[in-house]
Amino acid sequence: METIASSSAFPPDAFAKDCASRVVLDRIGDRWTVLVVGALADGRLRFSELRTRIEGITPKVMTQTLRALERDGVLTRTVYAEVPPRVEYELTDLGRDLLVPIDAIRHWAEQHASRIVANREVYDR
Amino acid sequence: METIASSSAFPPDAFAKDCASRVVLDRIGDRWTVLVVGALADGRLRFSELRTRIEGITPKVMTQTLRALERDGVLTRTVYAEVPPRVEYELTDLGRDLLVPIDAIRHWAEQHASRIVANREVYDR
DNA sequence: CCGAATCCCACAGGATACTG
DNA sequence: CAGTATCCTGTGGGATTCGG
Repeated sequence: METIASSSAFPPDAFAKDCASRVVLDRIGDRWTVLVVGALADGRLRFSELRTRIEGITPKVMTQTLRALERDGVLTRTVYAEVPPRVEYELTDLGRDLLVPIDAIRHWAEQHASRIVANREVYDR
Repeated sequence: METIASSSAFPPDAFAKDCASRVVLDRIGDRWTVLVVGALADGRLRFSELRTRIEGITPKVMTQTLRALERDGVLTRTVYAEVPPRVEYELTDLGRDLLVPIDAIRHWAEQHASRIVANREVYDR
């Protein structure tokens, strides 16, 4: 009953090794995707606006993350031929769809952070 | 629900660099947490049962992931003094709570995997 | 202002073998 | 059965500098 690469007859199964959904989980499972997508929740933002909202991210990693998400079709990158240059990023329909579970994760993290930190201190004894 | 890093007047903010919720996102953002927690959705499982459900994970990484989640208070580890040994893992209340957003992520991944793979192929041209 | 280009490295995590 | 114990590699991601 195992599925290989999600042939159309079987439902995709992230527990299966070669299922395509694994690569999607890998993308969400990087340090910044959740924050970048979350930051774009309210609408399009410029590169520098994203950087100020997301504290601690370096420009290089910012670019990497944005390119990866653009590649996946989660957001669009629009360059305006102006001086000084302006580049705006905006979620696609797919991206806004992703926003729902991602917001859920972020809210969960924010709500339970203190409890988890406390749990760790107890455990480390 | 109060946060630790920020004063109680402010809501926890995952976008802020030093907010505790960052560490929680870091934990979710590893390759296996989503799958391990998801696998325990239906109840307690033994080490070997987890390994067969989650294809591709090595015993060492399995142990690492389980210990980290135990430390966070997401699951419990119960050792039975038997021969052969038996160890069972079960979600805590916190873990079952985490299950909700995690399931959402996994379902999203499974639903949109094929589309994202297609997007990538288009982009890589 | 928006990145591209380099350099660098800690460390997650894979492979393999062994043990109480 | 349920893990350790080693060894090793890829790469995510940080710091810094440069360019259009």
